[in-house]
Amino acid sequence: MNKTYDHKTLEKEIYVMWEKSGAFSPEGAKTLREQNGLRDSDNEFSGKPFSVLMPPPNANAPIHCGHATYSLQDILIRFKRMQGYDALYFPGTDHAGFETQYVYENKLKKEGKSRFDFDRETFFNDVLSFVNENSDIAINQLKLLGMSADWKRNTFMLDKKVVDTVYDTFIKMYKEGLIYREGYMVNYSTFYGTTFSDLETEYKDSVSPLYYVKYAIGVAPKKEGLPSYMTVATVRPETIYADVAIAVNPKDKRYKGFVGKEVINPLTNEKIPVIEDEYADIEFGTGCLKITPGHDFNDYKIGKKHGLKIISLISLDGRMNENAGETKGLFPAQARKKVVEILQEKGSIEKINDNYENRLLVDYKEGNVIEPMILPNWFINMDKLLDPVISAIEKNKVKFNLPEWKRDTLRWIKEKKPWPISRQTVFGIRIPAWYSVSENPNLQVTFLTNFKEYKTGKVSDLLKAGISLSEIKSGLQKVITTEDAKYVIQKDSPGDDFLQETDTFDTWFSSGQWPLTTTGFPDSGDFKKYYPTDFLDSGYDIMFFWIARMIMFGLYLTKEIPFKNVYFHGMVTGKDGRKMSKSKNNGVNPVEMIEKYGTDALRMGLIVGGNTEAKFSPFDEDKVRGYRNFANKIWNVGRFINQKIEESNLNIPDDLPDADLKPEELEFLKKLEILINEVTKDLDRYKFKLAGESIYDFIWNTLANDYLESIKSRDDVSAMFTLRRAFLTAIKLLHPFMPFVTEAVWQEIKKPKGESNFIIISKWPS
RNA sequence: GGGUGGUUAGCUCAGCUGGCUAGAGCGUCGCAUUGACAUUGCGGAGGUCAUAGGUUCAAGUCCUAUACUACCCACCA
Repeated sequence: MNKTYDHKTLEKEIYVMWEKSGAFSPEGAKTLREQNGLRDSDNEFSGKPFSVLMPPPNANAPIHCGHATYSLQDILIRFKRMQGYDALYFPGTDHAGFETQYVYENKLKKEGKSRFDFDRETFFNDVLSFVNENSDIAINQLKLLGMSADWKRNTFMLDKKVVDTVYDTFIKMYKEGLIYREGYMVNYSTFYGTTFSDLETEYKDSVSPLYYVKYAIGVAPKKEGLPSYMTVATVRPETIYADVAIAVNPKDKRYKGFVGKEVINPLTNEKIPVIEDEYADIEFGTGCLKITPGHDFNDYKIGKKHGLKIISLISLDGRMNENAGETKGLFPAQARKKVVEILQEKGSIEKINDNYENRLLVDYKEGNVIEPMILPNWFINMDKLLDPVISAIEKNKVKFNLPEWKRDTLRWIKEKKPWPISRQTVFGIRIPAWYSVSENPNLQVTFLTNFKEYKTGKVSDLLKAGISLSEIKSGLQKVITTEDAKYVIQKDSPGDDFLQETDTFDTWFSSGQWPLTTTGFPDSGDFKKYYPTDFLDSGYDIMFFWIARMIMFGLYLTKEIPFKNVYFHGMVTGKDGRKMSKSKNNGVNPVEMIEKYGTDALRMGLIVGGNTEAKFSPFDEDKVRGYRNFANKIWNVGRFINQKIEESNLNIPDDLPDADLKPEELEFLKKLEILINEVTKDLDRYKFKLAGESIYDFIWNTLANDYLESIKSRDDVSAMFTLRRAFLTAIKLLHPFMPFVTEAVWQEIKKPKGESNFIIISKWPS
């Protein structure tokens, strides 16, 4: 044995050894136990299933510190495997539709290309092969982390079994009337050409000019002395083209005489009504609010309430459309300038406040502006689907590790918002809806002609112009439908006359069914044995996106909650307690930490050094270094035992009766027994940190500093017997936390009969 | 505006069902040893547990309020 523990070589060798041994699958572990003479009949947990789902990381990206918390899942799996359970850790990776497409498009950009140069099928396949080329990145790094997942059971989010299940679920929901299609105001990013969910948008502080625009009164009010116009404050004058009303608060005495009258839209010269609505804030601006239902969420609500017309100004490519008068074809920012010029010429601008602080709606990803727009979208009516979820959570059928998680989850679910599930990305699972071209002559298609020309237009016009449907189909990029389009829902094309919906599913629609697809719903052996799973660990930031929806799908399709326990780990932050980010320069790359200190040290640093159960868990490299030293300590205790036995030529018996042991040895073993109970109990209630701390303290202080030091000069059998027994037991307890060094030492020490050759499948002490 | 967490040693944090003479790692100071391990050992300094009330035989732990701080949700035309 080397003087110091060499994590760099040994960790790699050991992982390969485990994989070869088959220990990661329950079947392989069973065989291995038998080969090692461990009888399952001795074990109360033998044959019982215990399963954990791995939250799928993106297939094509390196892991970050958040993924390193997967160690928790591995700790539990290793613990249960040693206890004798058929422990199964289901791994998988996500296609991460939007993220992946984004990365790939950036790559194209460097080559001077964009996704608009390709028909969607070609583009999809290009992205897919890009993913395939890189798909091992995440998996290999998870292996570096020591994950004892059964990789032969790996699932990829675009595997046929996943897509089939996703389609089956969608069709079932459709048949049961849970799916509907509706024009809906969505967060549309003209930059990405896709919609974002409410959860994927945020507000960004900004300073924008606030324009005070005068709207002339159409019919003069009866009272004398009233002004001949109303003034409205707005940061988006370009949307005046789509104004359909002016709202004032019913309590606002200033405008009593105006309600019910009409004003002139200063850009379109059309007459629009003055209405009353509580939403208009008397205090803000002039108290007059322009209502633009086509491009503002609140205005949309007010418009619906008052039965107002909805006018769209912006087309999907982000340019102003034919309703936008003189600004047609411009981007909104350009249109704003032009509109301001026009209004100034007309004398319609009363004043401009250049230092107005407002907040812009932007996407969470790059912070680009989001346009609220009306688009036909696919929805799930969540009303009835969420009732069983609420009741299951309220009745504690699924347990959360902390009560506040339960409260937060419930609060969100109870809003029961409809779920818009269509996304305008290419890389994803395409919605199985089909539009008949002959029945929907107004379908707008975008495609590449046989001569690779980018073309867009009404399908009926195109056909009349002599373009064949097959040409459209083979070059198809996008189908935009009207709200009343007729469609058929089924897996395969109903016939030559049909075009498939080009929208894809929200990734959470497929990952929400992850517990079903990984285990092989509805009839595989794994599904029958391992579903519902036992433990689900996740970051709390995706509890709405993911956890709530998995419970929903589980209850809907199987009447069972897909997991018995939900464990939310806190966010791993920099040592300064702030979210890791490049700009703050407080990020940590787990792979670098592994190189430097070893996987064992990293795992301990995160799980025991930090606290995964708190909302935030600061990552401290000093702690990782401390645990690297601990690994070395363990290695050297093993070395000591080996050397001592060899030097003194001792023949250590497999067992010794208590009567042959000295009182201090019995006392020491008594402490060990207490430790076993404590650790087992703590792991069973997911107190990973407490368990890890106890083992650390026992090995370093009680075992090494106290007991080992006290027997250093002795070379009798009972002292060494006791030390070896305690040490082997202690490293078994530690194995789930620090799998590599414990296995490495285990391999080096001569063990008593009845112990297996691998610590990974050794029997958990009791 | 609504909500949630945090506030304990210089730093990062434990302290789970009240029993604490308040702990750990790192840092710091002193000493020792090349003897399994310098990725070491021994020893020391360092805290009125944010503040103010309350419950209790007993409060870091439970309750109330306040302050500071972080985050989440909603949202300002």
